[in-house]
Parts: sequence; C-alpha cells; structure tokens
Amino acid sequence: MTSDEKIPIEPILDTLNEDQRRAVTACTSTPLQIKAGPGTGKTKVLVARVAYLLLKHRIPPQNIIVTTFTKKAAKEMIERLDKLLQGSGIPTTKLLIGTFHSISYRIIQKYGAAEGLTGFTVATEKDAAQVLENVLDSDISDKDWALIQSLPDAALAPFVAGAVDSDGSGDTDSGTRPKLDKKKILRQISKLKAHAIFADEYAKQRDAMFLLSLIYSLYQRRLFENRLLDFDDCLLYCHKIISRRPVLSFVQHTLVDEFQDTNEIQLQLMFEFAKVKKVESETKCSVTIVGDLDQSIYAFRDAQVGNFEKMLDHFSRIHSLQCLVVTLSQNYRSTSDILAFSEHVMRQQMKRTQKNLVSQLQSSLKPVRATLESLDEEARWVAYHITHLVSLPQSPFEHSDIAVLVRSAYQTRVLESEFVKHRVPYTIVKGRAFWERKEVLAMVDYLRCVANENDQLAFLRCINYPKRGFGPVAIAEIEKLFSQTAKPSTDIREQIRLKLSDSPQLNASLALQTLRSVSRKELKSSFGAKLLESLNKFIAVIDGTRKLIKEALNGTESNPEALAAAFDYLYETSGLKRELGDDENKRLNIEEVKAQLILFEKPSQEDSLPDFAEHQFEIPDIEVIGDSEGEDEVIELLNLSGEQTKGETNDAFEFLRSFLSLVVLYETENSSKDHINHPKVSISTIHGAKGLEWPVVFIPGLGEGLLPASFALDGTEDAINEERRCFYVASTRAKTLLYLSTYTEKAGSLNWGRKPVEKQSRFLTGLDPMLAQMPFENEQSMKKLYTLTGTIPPQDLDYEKLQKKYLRDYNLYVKQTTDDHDNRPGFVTGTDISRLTLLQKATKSAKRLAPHDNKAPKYVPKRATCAPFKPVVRLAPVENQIPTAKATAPTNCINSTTALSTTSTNILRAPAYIPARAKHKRRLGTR
DNA sequence: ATTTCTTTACTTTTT
DNA sequence: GTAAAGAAAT
Repeated sequence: MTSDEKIPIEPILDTLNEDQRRAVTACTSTPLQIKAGPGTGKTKVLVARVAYLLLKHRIPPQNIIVTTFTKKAAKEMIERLDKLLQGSGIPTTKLLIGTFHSISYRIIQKYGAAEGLTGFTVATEKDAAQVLENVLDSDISDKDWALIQSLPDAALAPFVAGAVDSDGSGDTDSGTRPKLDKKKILRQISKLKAHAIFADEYAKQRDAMFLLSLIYSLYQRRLFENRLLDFDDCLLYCHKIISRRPVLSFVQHTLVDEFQDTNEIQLQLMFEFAKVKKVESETKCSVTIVGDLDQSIYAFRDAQVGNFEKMLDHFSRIHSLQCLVVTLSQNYRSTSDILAFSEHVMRQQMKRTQKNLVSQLQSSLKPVRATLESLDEEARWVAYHITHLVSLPQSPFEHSDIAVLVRSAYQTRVLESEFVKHRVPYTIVKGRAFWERKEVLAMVDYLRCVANENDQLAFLRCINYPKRGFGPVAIAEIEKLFSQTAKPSTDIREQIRLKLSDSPQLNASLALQTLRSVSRKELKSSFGAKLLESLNKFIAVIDGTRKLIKEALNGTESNPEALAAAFDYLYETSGLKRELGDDENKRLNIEEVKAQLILFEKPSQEDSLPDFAEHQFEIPDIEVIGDSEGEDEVIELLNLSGEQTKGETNDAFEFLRSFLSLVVLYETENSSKDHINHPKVSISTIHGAKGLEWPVVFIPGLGEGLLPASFALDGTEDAINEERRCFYVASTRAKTLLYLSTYTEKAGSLNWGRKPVEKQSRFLTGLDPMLAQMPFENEQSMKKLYTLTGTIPPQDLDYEKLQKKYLRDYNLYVKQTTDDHDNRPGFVTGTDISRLTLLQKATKSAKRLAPHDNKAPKYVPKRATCAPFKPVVRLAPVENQIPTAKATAPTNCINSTTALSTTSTNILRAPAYIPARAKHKRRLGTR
C-alpha cells in the first residue's frame, strides 16, 4: 500500500500561472469564486484545486462534492485527476462528482425514505408531457373546467396554444374547453420548481394563478402515482431532504463548475451542500465555484447570472464571510485574432465589464467569413472547406480536429446530407440519440416495468408492443382501473396531506398490482377470456424477470452473467426479439443496452453515501382517524426507514432504478469505440459544445433569425444578449481557425413558417476589418498555419498552384457551375447511396403488397436524389437498373441515418404504387 | 383493429 | 418538407 506516501502538491502547482495558483491554493474555509474566461484553464484549475484539497488538506475524496455541467465534464475531470494523483492511492472514484441532477438523485435514493421518496425513477421529458396530457384529459373536474373557462383572457393567455388571436368570430366560448399548450404549462411548472416552490406552497401565494396552481398539483400527484420524478424534482426534493436533516454533514468541500448556468434551486443546493459551520467561534464555509458571466447561455432554463452576486451577498450579509474572487485572464486556447474578434462581439453589448483576455499564442490567422446564396450552398461551403483543410499538403488537421457549431439542432440536417455527399465523415455530438431509438425505448420501457411497479406509463406502452390484442379501448380501460385504484375514497390521505405536505407516497398505487388483480378477476373488467390470457402472459413476463433480477442481484457480489440472463429472458419472452425480427441494427442496439446495463457498476457499500441515523430526528406525529385499512397504510408510510425486511427485496431493483434514472439523466457513457479508428468532424449545437475546443470551428447560419434566433428578435435586449453570448461561446471554442458564414434567402422563396433569413447577423456588423474573405489570402498566411500548428510544411509548397486549384474547385463544388450533378468531381451523389436502400425497400414493399408473386418487383426506383434535392423518384424496368457494386453506402454515413431517412417516406411510398399503377414508366412527384 | 390516406403544426437551446 | 395526429377505408 502506498497510500501513506504523500505525493507532493508542488509539482502540480508549478504548472500553473500566478492567478491560477492563487485560486488553487486559496483559503479553504472561505468561499471562493473563480471567474474564468474561455480557455483560461478553468478545468485545470478545478482539477488542481481538488488535488490540493486531497493532498494538502487530506480531505477524503468521499467528502468532496463536485458538480459539473455534463457527465462528459465529470468524466474528463476524473481522468485528469487520476493522472495527477497517479500512485497516491487516493480513490478518485469516491468523489461525489456529477451533474446537480445526478448527485441529487443519488441523495434522494439514499436519504429519501424519510420524506417518503422510495422506489422512484426519473421521468423523461416525454413522460412528463404524457403525464400532463393525462391530467388535462381526465383529472380536471367539470367544475374546474367551468372555472377555467370563466377566466379572463389575460389569465389564460400564458397557457393557451399557438397565439390564436380570437379575432371576433364568436370564438365558441360556450362549449369547448380552451386548448391548453402543454409546453407552456410544463415550462411554467418547471420555472416554479426552479425557484423551489412546491405545488401547495404556490397555491398559498397571493398572486398565484388558479389554472397553474391546479394543474401543478394534479401533475405532481400523477407523477407520484407513477413514482416518477421529473428533472426539476430531482433538485427540488433533494433540497427538501438536505435542508431538513443534516444528512450531508460529512461534506467538507463543495465545488461547482459552470456556475453562471445555475438556477435558484441549484444555488440553494450549493448553500446546503456547503453549510456554514462554526468552528471555535470561527465561521467557515468551504466552497469553490467557477464560472464566466459571458458564457451564460441557459437563461431559458432559468439560469441566473445574478447568482454570483447572490452568493457574495449570502455569505457576507448572513454569515459575515467575505468571498475571495480570483479572475483568470490568460488564454491558452485561441489565437489572438480569434480572441480579439470574440471580444469585439461582446463589446457591442452595453453594461459589460471589459475583459482583457490575453492570448498566449503569438502568430495568428484572421477568421474567415463568407456570405452564400442559399442554405444548401452554405452547407457546401462548409463541406468544401473541410475537405480543403484536410487535404492540404502535410495537413495539420484531420477530420476530428474540426467542428461545426450551429444554433439550432435542425440546422444540422442540411449539413448532414451535404456531408454524406461529400464523403465528409462526421458525428453528431448528442449522447441521447441512442436512447431515443424506438427499439431502445421499448426495451427500456420493459426494464422500467420491472424496476418500478408503479410506472403506469411504461406498463401502458409495453402492454401492446409487441401486439397483444390491446387496442385503444382496452388501454383506456386499464387506465381507468389504474386511476380507480390510485385514488382511494378514504379521506385519511387528505388529513395526512395537511400535516405532511407533498409527501409523495400518499397517492402511491401499484400498477403491476392492479394488473394482477384484474387478471385474477378481483377487479372486474370488461376483458374477454382472450385478453385476460394475454394479460396473464404479460404479467408472467414481468414477474419472471423480477424473479431473475432479484436472484441476480441478491448477493453482495455483482453477477453479470445472471443479469445478462435476466435481460435476455425479458427480451425474448416479451416478444420484443421477435418483433424486431432480423433487423441487425436494432438487434445490436439492444445488445448495447444490455452491455450498458452490465457495465453499470453497482455502487458497492463503501462507495455509497454514508448512512444516516434517522432516529435522531423527529418523525412528524400524526393522529390517525379512520378505518383500519387506512391506518395500516399510514403506519407503513411513516415507517419507511425502519423497514429493513421490505427494503431488502427492494434493493435488487434499486440498482435497476439507478441505471434507468441515469439513462434519463444522460449519464451513460457512449461506448462506441469506432470514434478512435475513424476521425470524424463533430457537428454540434452551440449549447452542446460548451466546455469543448477544436483547432478548427465553423459557425454557419450567422444571419438574423438564426443567430440571433428568430424568437429573440422582437424580444428584450436580454434575449439578444443571450444570443450574443451564444455566439461568443461558439467562437471561443476555436483554437486556430474560425470560419463564419451566412446565407441570404429571398423573401418569397419556398420557405414555410419560418421567416426567411434576409440579413446577416447584427453581431458581425462593423467587424469586417477583423475578418478575411477567404482562407489563406496570401503565401504568408499559409505559412503561418504551419508554424502555428507546429507542423512542418512540405518542401515544395507551391502557394500559387494551391490557391488556383482552391478557386477552381470552389466554383465547381460550392457554386456548382456544372449541372451534371452525378458527375461533379469528388461527389457521391444521392443516387449512389440511396439506390441500394431503395432497391431493398422497394423489394420488401412490393413483396408485401403482392405476396403471391415471389419474383422481384417489376420496377425499382431508378434514381432518387437525396435531400436537399427534390426527391423525385423515377421508375425503370429492373433489368436495366441493377445496382452496381459501388452502390453501397460509404461507411462514414452509418451514423447519419437522418440524411437518408429524410426521404424515407417518399422512398417507401413510391414502390407501393408499382403493382397498381406503374404500367409504364411513371414519374412520381411528391406533391 | 390495422392500414392507408389526409391534414396539421412545427423548429430554440438541455438536465 | 416532415413527422405526427386525425380520418377514412380495408
């Protein structure tokens, strides 16, 4: 054991500059704010600070909380920390590190029993929307609907859908209920939760809105019936737990990353994590926060930049503790040109304290900018320049050095399809895409049924997928049974509710139990014998898996094989396996879910949070009046912490619940390994690029309506400033090269809905002198590139020749001065890629339509161009059009299913017409 | 009850 | 121009 050998902290400190060192070695018993602009070594400082706490102050890792913004950031911190602490024997895995949400969920799992929070899983956004829909459909009484309808327009306005300006015309106020906008309501509820306001508290507020208050409490009740917590609940209920009981008294230091993006409840959580302690009449508080005001881009999620001030204020006013503020201003990431440009963008904003970031890189190249004539052309411009960069002689860049950052996710689509054509390999930085696949979702739903007997949503989704004969009528019946068993008529619950506000268990019902009693005919239903049998089978699948899981996880040792076996059992007996059939991709995705589940480590006893002696604290004293049935329940409800026997059986599923919740919180690793083998361009939203960096960054779509986004245009100045900070975050991701582009479209062009982009972004006005019109305008600048990147330029670097080729190809690629689309140099046309897919799909489809005829279809699509070209499908006799060997999809677009699937409906539809109508070659337009 | 055709609304950004 | 919801038709 080398744990006693002390690793010296000095070598670590030696790698820091003066400011960084000041921050790292700052007093650990007063609050510390580190203001770190982009590229100033924020993560480095944070990591060094943790190392300092571990080594110098000898704080055990399990007593340190670190909150990061994403799982990725947490992972990176651990990796870097491990490197620093190599051989010290300090187990960095014991650090309490993760996003606010995941840490909160862990705390709820461990200490939630006292507040009635056991057996909960985290709801996805879709679940939340579903719950709200159920509320609106069936939980609001006619009386309340009448009240809602009588509300003045002003009170309804924040909740009704799509700004339907009731321009006279009667507006059917009489009979119809107002159409409420789910998104808006969820946003409002989320906002309340972000400000730590519970439903019953809100109801008591004087200026509470009746509608919101009603829906909020009904929504919460339904969530809890399912034993689900939404994202905000994780924070809200964690705060409730830790503010009432000192369960976290073991925490000795708290670090918060990306502080500028914390909201009120997160600020309050931070205060609770870092409780002020009085030690020998000295007030102490050990907390370090890191952030940058200019990078605050989450106001839409109720982040408040004011938290910096609030923190200072909180400590000085309430605890007379002065926060130490350290500002880092040396930038190690970007060149001076990129930095100066970014700084100028921000300077346009009034009321901002000037930042003086100093680049540590001398030589530099101007950012490039261009205005293109259409959206497609812009995408081609990006693709062309990527190709140009990686194919420079002795290029300092490969594809993985390049990122394309966009404001809105939908902008990626054009890029994708253009990249497929150009054979530009790319990945979309989005961890969750995998978990939103249909088959993955289905499998996860089955796991949810197993892990959470209350998860009505999951049960309802699973019960008829694969088909078991439960149609909409049967589903509705089950829903009815669920809600009947969920709301007992005894008013004992109301009594408890008054004493213990929002104790979630009060409306608990076991969905699985309900189904069981239906199948045993204890609850009468209108199901026929067939349906009952089908239901029985379904229950048997869930119960069978539950048994296997229990066995697999009962021991203290983790048992991957047994877990895998349980998973397979569920996959097969549920019929999912058969349903997915021979689709190789889907099967692999299910395998991946299994792998993730097995990989997910069961937090062993020592790693988990310390136990907390509940009996030290009073359990609310409740007088119970009512029938004995209710009494038992109340006793059960209040006695949760003491129930060891019951707890044990639940433990097996606790593991599964953690896993499922972390999946929802996007906390799983992306286990794909091919990233290393094939360097790929990253396409990401700006928000997703936070904290990352690349040598080359493209920011397309710099037009009014895109960045700044259209919804901010007529908004307040704050809204515009948030957009500006978005741009700032994007541009400061770049190390060496920055490419900016805009396009303009004509007002009357085939744009639906969205306003056309007519002007370049206001953020660029007046900055032209800082920008170049094309990359490498002269020989010198090209040479700079090589020096800057530390690459040796080729001996025979012929600048003139390179530029000539660049210009010639530019016209060909970007401007497309040839109209022979299939034969443009360097292009793979949509034809090549989709031909094979088309043939496969056409064959399948035609066979399905005419099963008696086993021969291949008479006609297959001859040519289908990919988006963004007009998807025109022509049919030709099959013998004339046998796909050639080269018509396989390039490997680099495996991930890019969107690019191909955008036309999928058209592709699928076209062959469907074959047997009926396509007697002669027929052109199938797509409306 | 499922498939097929028609209509509609939709685009922030994410834990 | 597309998904997703709604309507109509097998």
